[in-house]
Amino acid sequence: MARPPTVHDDELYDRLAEVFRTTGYEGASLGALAESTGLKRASLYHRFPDGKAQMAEAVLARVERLFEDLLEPLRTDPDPRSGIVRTAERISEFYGGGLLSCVLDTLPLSGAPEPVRRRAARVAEVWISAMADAACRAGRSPEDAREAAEDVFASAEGGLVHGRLFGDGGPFTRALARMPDLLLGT
Amino acid sequence: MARPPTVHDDELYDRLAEVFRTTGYEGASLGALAESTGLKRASLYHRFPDGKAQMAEAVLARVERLFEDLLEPLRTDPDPRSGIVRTAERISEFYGGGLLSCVLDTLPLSGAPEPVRRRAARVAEVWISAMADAACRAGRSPEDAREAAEDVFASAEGGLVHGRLFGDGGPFTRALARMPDLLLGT
DNA sequence: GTCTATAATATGATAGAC
DNA sequence: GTCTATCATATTATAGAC
Repeated sequence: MARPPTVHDDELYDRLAEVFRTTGYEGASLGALAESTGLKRASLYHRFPDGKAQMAEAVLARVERLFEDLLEPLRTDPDPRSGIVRTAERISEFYGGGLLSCVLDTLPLSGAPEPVRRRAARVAEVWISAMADAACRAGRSPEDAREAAEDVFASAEGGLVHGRLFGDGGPFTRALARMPDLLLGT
Repeated sequence: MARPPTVHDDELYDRLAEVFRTTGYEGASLGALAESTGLKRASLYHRFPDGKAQMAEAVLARVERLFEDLLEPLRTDPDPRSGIVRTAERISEFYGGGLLSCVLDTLPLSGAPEPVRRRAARVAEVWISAMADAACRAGRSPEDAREAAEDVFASAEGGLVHGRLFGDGGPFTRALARMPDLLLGT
């Protein structure tokens, strides 16, 4: 039977994510992925028989699990604003204050197989729907909550684009600072 | 002496841009660039002796010229709000209502040569500073104007990330709809 | 589970015919 | 200015030793 995920595996996924994050799907060569992980190319194929596509999907599955941790306050805090603020802090840390690229931006470029693109969309949907649910619970209409959540997602992702271009996480940080008011509609 | 830019050249740049836009720098192979333009790889090297990096820079130079047209109302309309609204309309059309990727997002991924990355940042700076200037002329402080302009840039670029993931330009469209109020501080 | 070796193909780039 | 032909290297992927 399959071995459960270990810390060792998660470290491997994080090394792979680093390459996919910064170079996109097609830009992430097997050589770069091997160098980043310290494994030889043939060893990567042992872990991921379907090659790069399977690696990308494993990375997205890992990111989805990480996001569940980031979103935990948003999902469970009895005080909506407090939950939003705490999740925003975790997201800011996760993205290095706005200076790291996001796989949800760079992985679904043309060249990525359709399953990879769908999986990336699913991870983004987890993030967005968690924000929309929180806004709903705080009293907003489902339509307003969904729009606000999408807008928060977009301003955060765009903040990361700005961070990559200019090495300045200001817009990303301000997007997260606006997250409570945007979701709560205040 | 050098031949001035022609419509023919601009069409070539647009075909190249299409590939860089959707696949990033490393993902844009010479084969894909040749197929998109209808030229053979050797013919591309005749036009761009320095290869892919020179093509990417030519594409960014073309985008910068296109942006000057998009930004013209913002720069010249005596009524600030009217100028912002008209530029927002042009930007929306330029990005296919939020369903097209942006070279400023996809081109500066890791793997792109430093001159390409710098040129992309310069084009983004043209856009942002034009918005900041307009906000300034409308009476906002330079600091507020700059922050607002960066935030508009980020929410628009993030809207395009959302569009690529979900095929939904809603966040992009809303970002441009907020552009007047965000820049004018109303 | 990781490695070396290998093979087929793709890629970036150049030379030279037309 | 575009093409065919070519080349060195990189890339994806597999086979098999340890």
